Amino acid sequence: MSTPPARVRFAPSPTGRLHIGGARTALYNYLLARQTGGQFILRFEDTDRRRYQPETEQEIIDGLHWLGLTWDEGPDVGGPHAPYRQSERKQVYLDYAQRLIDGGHAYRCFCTPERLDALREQQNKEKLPGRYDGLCRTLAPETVAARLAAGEPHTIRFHIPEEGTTTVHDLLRGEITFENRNLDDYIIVKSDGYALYHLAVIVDDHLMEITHVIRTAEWLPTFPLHTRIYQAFGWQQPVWIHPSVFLKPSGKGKMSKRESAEMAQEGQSIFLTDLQALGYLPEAVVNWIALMGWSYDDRTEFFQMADLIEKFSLDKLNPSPAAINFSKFDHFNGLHIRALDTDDLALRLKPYFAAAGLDADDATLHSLAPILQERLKTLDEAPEMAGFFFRNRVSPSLEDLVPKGASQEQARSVAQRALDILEAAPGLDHETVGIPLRALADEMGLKAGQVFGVLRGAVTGQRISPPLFESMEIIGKELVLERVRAAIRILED
RNA sequence: GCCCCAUUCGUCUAGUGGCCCAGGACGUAGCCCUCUCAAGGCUAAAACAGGGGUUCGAGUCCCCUAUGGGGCACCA
Repeated sequence: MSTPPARVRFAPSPTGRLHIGGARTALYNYLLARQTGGQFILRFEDTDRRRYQPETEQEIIDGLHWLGLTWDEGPDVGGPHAPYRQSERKQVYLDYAQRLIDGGHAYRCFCTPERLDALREQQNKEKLPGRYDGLCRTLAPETVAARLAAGEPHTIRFHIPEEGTTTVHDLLRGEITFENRNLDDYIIVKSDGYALYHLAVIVDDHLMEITHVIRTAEWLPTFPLHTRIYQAFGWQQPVWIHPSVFLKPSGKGKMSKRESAEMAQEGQSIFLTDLQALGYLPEAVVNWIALMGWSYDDRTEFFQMADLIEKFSLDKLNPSPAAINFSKFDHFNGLHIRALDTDDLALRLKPYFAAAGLDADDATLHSLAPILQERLKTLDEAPEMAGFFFRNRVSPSLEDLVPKGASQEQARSVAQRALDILEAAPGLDHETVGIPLRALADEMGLKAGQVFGVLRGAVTGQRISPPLFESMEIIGKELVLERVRAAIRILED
């Protein structure tokens, strides 16, 4: 496809942590930029100084980097349209607001918050739609000048005609027409002099030559305002694309703060930094969120970033809301763990062992990676599954050592005779010790699984473990024998 | 309450008027493989919200209803 280069942006407001919803929006924008050879821009929409949380800026940057996204222009890397932080562009918006006033598209409003609250309350009581009543719209120019000179606080409102309709166009949804009487004279500059999103986003997108805006459907209600502002300036609109929002797993509504907290209790989260700690691969996150709202065909589901850049297409975006499905996420994580080079897996596993207080050496980690690879659902499971490789001793309980259907005395006898076999054998592989151990099982009237079970408990201290012989080889003969002897002592009690 | 959007298996989705008694994936159940646990293979149950049109023919187009979602701030 020979699409012209797209200039797109991800424009989060640093008022909260980066979650999968924002990440997906960023991803789609990024994919479009990379696919078309265009530019991806990061811009912070931080005009709300009350809700501003400076630390979330870094979290957003780190989270996007973790996913593998890079940008060509942004607050941290600069660019030809700097600054990329809206709080530093205050005067730009003011200048453009003045242009709207001069053109008759906007006006100064001296109504106090108290008056507006009262108005809203009144309208509420009368079951009328809550809208500005237009009091300041018709103020005489001299009056405005006088109140301005007196330093009276005021906002700037964008004027929407009372009559007629406003039609907007979204790539996924086609034309949407709104009755102007259902629209409001929105405030575009606050009394503190900062622009609101509605003005800032349009001025910036225009100045930064944005060609496509991919943002979630929560912006649909103010879409006509945005289109009207473009028209008032006489600017060409970008291509608008509004994918739907993510719904919580039950499908009932958006994720709330409280529910996010509850989710964390169950080892799940929608926040990127949490997902990293929980042992999810960024590759899996990307694959998972890409497919909530976009699809390629009727069977391909496994995607690496490079595939997505190649295959992504706007017309396969889905306009309906998607419920978050964590079990599918786990599935993708497993697939991507298995797709890793074992060296890479070993490298990525190391911090999780460290976090569990285990000093995992590289050599062991490397031999371990292949047998862990097909068992891990998340990386953070590794210490629990394979911690016994990095401990000097293990402490199996009696239940771990005595397999189902066997007595403690049988288990002790198995352990003793297995010890003899292990001591005599030249190696620890399936050939050299597996065959004699199976023979032992036959001789004692036990199943091979029961014999292996005794050894598994002795060597790993667990009832469930990676394959026994591979594990023993990694642990080494000396330590294996030591652990079997320790098990015999436990079984003798 | 008002405005807007959406509606295919429990969930994510394929489907752009005949190829669909609706395909894939996750999850679930069963079987196979197997030293436990996984991974893998096979099989099964499981959906076009309802009603009207348009058409020779509708999951696909239109209308209504219902349901779900989003929005109604000097937040973004």
